[in-house]
Amino acid sequence: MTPHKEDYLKALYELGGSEHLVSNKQIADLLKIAPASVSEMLGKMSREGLIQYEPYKGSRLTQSGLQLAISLVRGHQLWEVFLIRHLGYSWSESHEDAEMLEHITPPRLAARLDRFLNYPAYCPHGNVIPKADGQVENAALEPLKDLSVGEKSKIRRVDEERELLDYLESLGIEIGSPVAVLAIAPYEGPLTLDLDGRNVQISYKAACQIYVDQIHDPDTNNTIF
Amino acid sequence: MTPHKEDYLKALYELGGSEHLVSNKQIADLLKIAPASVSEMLGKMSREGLIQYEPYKGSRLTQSGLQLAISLVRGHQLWEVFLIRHLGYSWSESHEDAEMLEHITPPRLAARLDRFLNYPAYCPHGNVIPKADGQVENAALEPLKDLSVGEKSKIRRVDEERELLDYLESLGIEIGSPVAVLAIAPYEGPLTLDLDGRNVQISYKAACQIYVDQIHDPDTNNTIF
DNA sequence: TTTAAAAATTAGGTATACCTAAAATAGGAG
DNA sequence: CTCCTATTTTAGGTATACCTAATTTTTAAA
Repeated sequence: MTPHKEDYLKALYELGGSEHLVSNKQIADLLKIAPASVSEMLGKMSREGLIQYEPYKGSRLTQSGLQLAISLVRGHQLWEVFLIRHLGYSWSESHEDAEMLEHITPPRLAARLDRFLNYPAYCPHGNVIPKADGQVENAALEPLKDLSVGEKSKIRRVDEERELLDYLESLGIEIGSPVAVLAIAPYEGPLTLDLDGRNVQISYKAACQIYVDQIHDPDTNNTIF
Repeated sequence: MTPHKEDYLKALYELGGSEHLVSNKQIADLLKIAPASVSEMLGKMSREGLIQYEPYKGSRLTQSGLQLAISLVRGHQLWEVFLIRHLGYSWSESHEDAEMLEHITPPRLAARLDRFLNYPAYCPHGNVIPKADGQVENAALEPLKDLSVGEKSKIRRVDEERELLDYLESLGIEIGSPVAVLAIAPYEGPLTLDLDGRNVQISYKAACQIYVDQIHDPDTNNTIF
């Protein structure tokens, strides 16, 4: 395992490679690497049994590749909790440094860090932290942009991207905050929110990368739509 | 900076490259790399201004190389303190994992870790932890093997080598323990110690890698010898 | 169903960092 | 001061992981 291959595994995992085929282009875009290099690396990883690779179609994680990807994510999230809780990091800073630390976090270290942090269930950005055995249970969430005006919910997760994180932190948006949409401007215009009593405007783009509890129909208890 | 170059910098530092020329062979032996590869890498590092390289003679750290080496050592020691104090690592385990963590510890992270740990002066093995500005003040120590029978001292530092650390930990040897030599068997035989009241035998080899306070002549206050 | 655009692969090239084997240099013993 | 051994360097080769440019395959539109 090299840090490079680990990056490919994580990319594949984040692009849904545990469930369906992922195109080379998606990986190339995410990792900012030339498509030719991706083909080459995927061929190698396929020979190593980390992925299932169908040339010209795409690739998906094998069982062993998935295990590795999950343990990387686990390391990443645990470090984020540590950096924010104990070292005073910001959202974006913690993501940056965890991106490096995850590559040198063998299971022993992850296990001890997990215990030290008292087995956190979520990372500071709201992602579920996989357990040591690779178990992940994801809550059903929907993007804030899909909330209708007037609906109340709670902020549960935000995408881990440096610029977004800095933007959200500057707006004082936090995981767990109660939120309601007061207005949605047309043509991908900004959303006006009631954020725990405060009046806040956020861009449409940000509203696509913030996730909230799904609203349930109180009568049927089924998801609306 | 690559982890590889960082290893060379650290090796050079540990071999005294901040004070005098270090031979390629010493570096090759320490890093377990072929001498030819060392020549090649040192050439490159010299061109980058990290070291002063005199072909066939040896090399020493430049000011900038020394700074980098010291910040690596600083990261290493800080992580050791964290791993032992908060994650329940053993002496040898902490050294192992710190060896990897040091390579991804930019000054920002080191500074925050330092604060979290309350600015420790020593690593768990007794090494002085360099300050953020690169300042290091080393106490005058002597190897335990040079203590005469009957002399009393305190254990201050041990070399960071996996096998040694496991051996010493199994013997219950700790930094700060009062120690006196009860007997020294001839021909590099074992030493019998009074270790804080307990009777302990250690190998001569180990006694070369354990360092204690220098004993001073009470009249002149000068170092004996 | 042909065709054009998009995506993927292959071919050929770069840089890093290692290796072994052969040649060059240095330093101490006689 | 020469010679022998240590050490060091050079030469040539490997593997990783990236690149660009050219070719092939796929997909979707006319």
